[in-house]
Amino acid sequence: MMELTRKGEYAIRGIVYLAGKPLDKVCLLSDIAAAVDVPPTFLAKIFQQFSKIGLVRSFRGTGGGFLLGRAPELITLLEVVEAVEGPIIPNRCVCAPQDCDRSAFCNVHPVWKRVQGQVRDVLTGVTLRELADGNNQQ
Amino acid sequence: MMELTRKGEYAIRGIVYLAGKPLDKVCLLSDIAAAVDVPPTFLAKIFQQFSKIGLVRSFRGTGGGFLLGRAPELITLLEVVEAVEGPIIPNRCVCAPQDCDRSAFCNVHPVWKRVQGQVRDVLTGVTLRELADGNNQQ
DNA sequence: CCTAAAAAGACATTATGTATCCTTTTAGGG
DNA sequence: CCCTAAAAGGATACATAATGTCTTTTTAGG
Repeated sequence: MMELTRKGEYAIRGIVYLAGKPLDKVCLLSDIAAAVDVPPTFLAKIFQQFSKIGLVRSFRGTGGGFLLGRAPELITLLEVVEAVEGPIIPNRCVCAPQDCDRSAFCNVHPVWKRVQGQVRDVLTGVTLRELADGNNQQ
Repeated sequence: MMELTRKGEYAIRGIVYLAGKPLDKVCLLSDIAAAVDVPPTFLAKIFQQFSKIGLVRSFRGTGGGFLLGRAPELITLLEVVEAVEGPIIPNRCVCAPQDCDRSAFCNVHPVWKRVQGQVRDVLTGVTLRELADGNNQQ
């Protein structure tokens, strides 16, 4: 359980690749996809999501492509993951206790809260800078 | 992401209910299902899985039913969750690095390892005793 | 205009989750 | 030795989500 989907995996690969490039280097989606071995059409959807929330910036037309929306040390892995996978929610009751008519007598709830906190803490503690370093083929 | 399935949720409800009963009290599946508001046929499948690994013991025929395989303070939430959801695997590469031809230059791998460890730690730290207490209608 | 490239939307396929039903096995009781 | 109770096991059905692909539209440069 708790498994990252392909989409999440691909998203990380793609944006980490970008983070390994100079901040002002505009990259073609097709190049990124080839470099990180992800279906280009799928990666396109992922980068559209990134673009909407500003994780990357996009330019259309000739000479267009993508670059990172912020410096890689300012983007956490949590942001990347949640951008495509949605929030970290070990159990429904964590985000919508009101929907769970059992929460009044449910001792499990606080456990899932703790799990959520731990996972978020780990992912918040990692930036794209760290992930790109030592991984940088330029 | 990382969401528990219904199956996992139902599994916890069911076995926590058992944990709230006297250790030698044989409970009918139909009673458990009704008490924790889970489809009986579905809960049956779940308890079959529990039974196979000894988390619960089952008795067939008249007077049959289920009881806990061990004292509730000796069963962790991790065991229960993994019994029905499989192992905690934030990413494939965590369990099968050899399958991931990227692991040689993948800095994300150790992060998922850390996530896995944190989640397992939290779930290992909770026993059915604690979950059943204050939850015990006898 | 013409071409390059991303954005947007529709669609297809497969896998997983969420069950239900039916038959078989096991056990107790008369 | 049946008869009934109850779990075990297997097959099936349905819904939802994951994993892509394809086509059209928008935007921008030359």
